[in-house]
Amino acid sequence: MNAYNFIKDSIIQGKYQPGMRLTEEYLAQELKISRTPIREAIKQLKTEGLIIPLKKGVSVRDFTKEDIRQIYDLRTLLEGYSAAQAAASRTEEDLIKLTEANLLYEEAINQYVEGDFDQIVKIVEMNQLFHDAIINASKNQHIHFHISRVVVVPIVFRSFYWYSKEKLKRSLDYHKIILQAIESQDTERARIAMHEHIYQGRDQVLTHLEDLKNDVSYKEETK
Amino acid sequence: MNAYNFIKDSIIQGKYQPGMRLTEEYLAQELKISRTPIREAIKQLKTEGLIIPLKKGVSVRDFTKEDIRQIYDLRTLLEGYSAAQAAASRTEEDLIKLTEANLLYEEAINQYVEGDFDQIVKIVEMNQLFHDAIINASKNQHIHFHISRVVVVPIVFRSFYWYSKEKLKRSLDYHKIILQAIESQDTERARIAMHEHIYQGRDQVLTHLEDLKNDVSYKEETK
DNA sequence: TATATTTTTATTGTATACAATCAAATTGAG
DNA sequence: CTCAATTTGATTGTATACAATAAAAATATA
Repeated sequence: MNAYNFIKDSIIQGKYQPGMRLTEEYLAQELKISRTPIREAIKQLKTEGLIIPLKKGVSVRDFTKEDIRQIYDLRTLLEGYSAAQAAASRTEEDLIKLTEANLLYEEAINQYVEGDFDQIVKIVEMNQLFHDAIINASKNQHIHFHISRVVVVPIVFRSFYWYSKEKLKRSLDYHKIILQAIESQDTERARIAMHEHIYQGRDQVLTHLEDLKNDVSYKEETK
Repeated sequence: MNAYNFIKDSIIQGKYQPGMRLTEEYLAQELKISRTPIREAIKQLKTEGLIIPLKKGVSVRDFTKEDIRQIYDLRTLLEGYSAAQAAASRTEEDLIKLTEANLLYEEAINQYVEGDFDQIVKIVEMNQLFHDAIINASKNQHIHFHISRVVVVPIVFRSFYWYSKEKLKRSLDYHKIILQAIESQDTERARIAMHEHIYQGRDQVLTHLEDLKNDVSYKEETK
């Protein structure tokens, strides 16, 4: 794994906590490589908005409640559009891929027992696979670029910890509704179902944001 | 001016033509600096999608007609949303800034005589100032990040060459309609006017894309 | 003691050397 | 002559040394 992916994953999974200062030297030692590749990774993460520049060094971005709201508003807009376009332009092959992705998502949810970190990683991955398949079916390559930058937010990943199995199943139900709408080429149904699906995700994050910020592992490493 | 801005401007203004291969060595000599800062700039431009990686080196991205369509669809979506939000949340201060920006745009257009490169740069700048003021009034910081990546496309810049004074004035008229809608907090009027404004820009680009690709200066440098 | 000034230290910015890798040219075998 | 193997050359990837700069600490001055 390269420096960029290592640092990014560490941020997303919460190993490097929001507000934590990162220096090139520190990361170089951590990965046992020189500063050069570290600097590149930092530059990229800065461009993506996952870390923010300090006077010297950078710090892991801390997303506020307002940030979450704004990001989810955007995500709703983009993914809603994406779902509508997918409904309009989907091929038979797209449908097969969407169905497959959703089956994998279902499987991952069924195998989940509360607190299993690796399985959460899997669920997040499979969820993303489904959303990516929709973007793909929408036939707009550029939208993928933007959604991926809206979605990759540490708090979103960590929010999956707080999902009950029931809530995960409801999320799966929405995937099925969206898939159905795309299959029957009902663009507005697809858009609205996606809107609702994303907003339910947002509510989940907002509800547990306080819990997240009071999380022990969170506080200990940032002070 | 740093390496990043130099290369970016060169691409946007057409000095480095679509498809042109860029090597670190070449750019280092061009800017009379070492490869290190060049590498950073390239990484960033790659992340932004303005250049695409080759097996060795990179090349300036060539946007197809389909790219333009997709990008403008996205831009319409984002800026339409932005205008609607601005209409909902604008303050008196926002209105003052919007009015000022539009006056500067009007001024720049009035002073324009066909083919004046520096004045085109000015017009593009002032146009952007107005659009930025809307995003600002929308109170969603994150949307700026995305729109700036949708808008910064070399062809958009170069398309201004083909604007007649008449078309520029029509563009200004739309700014005024949008401003009026934002002032009277008419969210849907603001959104629709922005949609129309952006799509007229798209049509302008698409109409002259062929001319652009047949441009002498374009062909000579890319072969 | 409080504040301005200097010195020290930590950290990033840049240049450069060398290693790794990929593409093109060259050579050799059938 | 054609195609595969090898060599050569161009280019990027990485490490590292040193310069520039900003923050922190120490010192001096009121």
